[in-house]
Amino acid sequence: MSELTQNEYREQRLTNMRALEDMGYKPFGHAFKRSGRLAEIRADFEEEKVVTAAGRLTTVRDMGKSIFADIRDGSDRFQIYVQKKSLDEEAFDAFKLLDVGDHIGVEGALFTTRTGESTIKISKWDLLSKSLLPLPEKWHGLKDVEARYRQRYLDLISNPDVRALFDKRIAAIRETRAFLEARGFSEVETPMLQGQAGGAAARPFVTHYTALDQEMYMRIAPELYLKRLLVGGFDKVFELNRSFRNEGLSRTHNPEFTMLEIYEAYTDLSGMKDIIEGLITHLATEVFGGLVVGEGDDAIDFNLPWREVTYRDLILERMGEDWYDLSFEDACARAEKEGLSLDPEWGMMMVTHEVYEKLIEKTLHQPTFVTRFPAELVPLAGACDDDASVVDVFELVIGGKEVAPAYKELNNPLVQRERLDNQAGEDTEKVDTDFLTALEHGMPPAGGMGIGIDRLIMTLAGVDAIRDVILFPQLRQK
RNA sequence: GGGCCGUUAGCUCAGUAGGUAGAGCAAUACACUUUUAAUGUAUGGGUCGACGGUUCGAUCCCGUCACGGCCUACCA
Repeated sequence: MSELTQNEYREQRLTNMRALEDMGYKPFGHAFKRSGRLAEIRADFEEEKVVTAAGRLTTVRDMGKSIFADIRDGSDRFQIYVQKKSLDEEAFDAFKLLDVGDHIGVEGALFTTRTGESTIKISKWDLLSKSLLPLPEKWHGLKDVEARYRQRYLDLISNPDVRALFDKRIAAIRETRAFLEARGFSEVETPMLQGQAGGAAARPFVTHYTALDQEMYMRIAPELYLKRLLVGGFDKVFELNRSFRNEGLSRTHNPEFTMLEIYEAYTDLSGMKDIIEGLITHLATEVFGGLVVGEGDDAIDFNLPWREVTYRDLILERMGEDWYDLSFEDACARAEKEGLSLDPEWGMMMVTHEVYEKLIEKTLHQPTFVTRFPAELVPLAGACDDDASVVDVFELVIGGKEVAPAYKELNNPLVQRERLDNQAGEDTEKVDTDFLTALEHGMPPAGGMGIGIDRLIMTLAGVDAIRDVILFPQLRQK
């Protein structure tokens, strides 16, 4: 894909480029002072006003002595009119040597055509940059999925919907930062390159740091560093940035993905709930056009309140009121009857969790807070006050996908040490002992939450492939 | 990692029950001074993903590989 295609198109464009060079144009020229971006020129339209504008030539309608063409910049498309008698003869002839895709700067008077379109009637133009390769077809755009991801620049040029979706992603991230900053949270940056990859249970990417001659890991979550900051006195912090997990690629998984983690001291789950409800309804309203996303049975309704249900109740609802009274064998039999294939290593808790993940989670289409998970599943969360076997957490599930898990954070260093030791097993080097030391200095009680930003944007935008919300998704190297 | 499917002109797509391929857009040339996917006439453009095999002959059948898509697995 990176090889320069030698073909008639490129040859022709090189020929045109050299002809323009011979006439004194610089094919990879120079800056050009424009009156404003095209959207601004449109907004400030006045008949007869002389403006300068720059953009990429996208279509040309040549009628001999009269040419209409469109230029496009990052803000808008604008029609230009090139009339033989309105500019130097040489400049008119040179214009005919341009190819679709070239960047040009123009100067001319604004007017309205008889069909009512705002247009610049040009008196001068200059070549700003030559395009040597043709753009994808103007009518059907670029459809080839692989090309769209590998050559996203072409996708962005030829598919306006794609550009619009990324503009929404950009706006959503900007609004997220503004929302949190308005509530007194500080955005921080913690290490992506870590000595131990903690805070989640994924396989990390491993790299080698030459100067220290040490193995390092790309972070799988920022959690343990953000908690250190809680210890250090930052009592309202968030981080909105990339994490990396060395797992498979799928419709909903990219190895590097954007995660928002939020921690607030002296609060609990209700504080996290307020934030996520406020944030998501804000984004839906301000960026994605309303509190109901999608149509028909697929529509997601973000109007509050959202359903709240315990993990246990969901299990009972799906598997029968007697589920937790069954013998292990009977439970397995019932799960297998529902089509699950069970790992013989599993105990009751894992079988139950398989039921949740395979049979229940995907059915939770409307926003749902699932609460009170088994403690063993969530080693970094604190227990519920009334029942130590479950942790005080919620997982916000939307469209069948886990979008935001929130915890009452575990701040008991003794319990935390035990849980991490148990999880690491033999491999004691995997335990982040400095994190445990930090906890021993006293971490305030806190609520914390992680939000998969890519998935949240997918949900709000109604798209089902994570690759459609990541500008350059991971693909195998060719 | 496993299963199924795909890869044809710059782009979007047809097609060949095995005899080396077509359309639209794009390109080139000519005409045309208010077009909007401009129009009209003419012309050029292909290692049919790569490599092997079968065959007189392979883009088509078979195998291997590459890349992609969907499903699946790993991802508290």
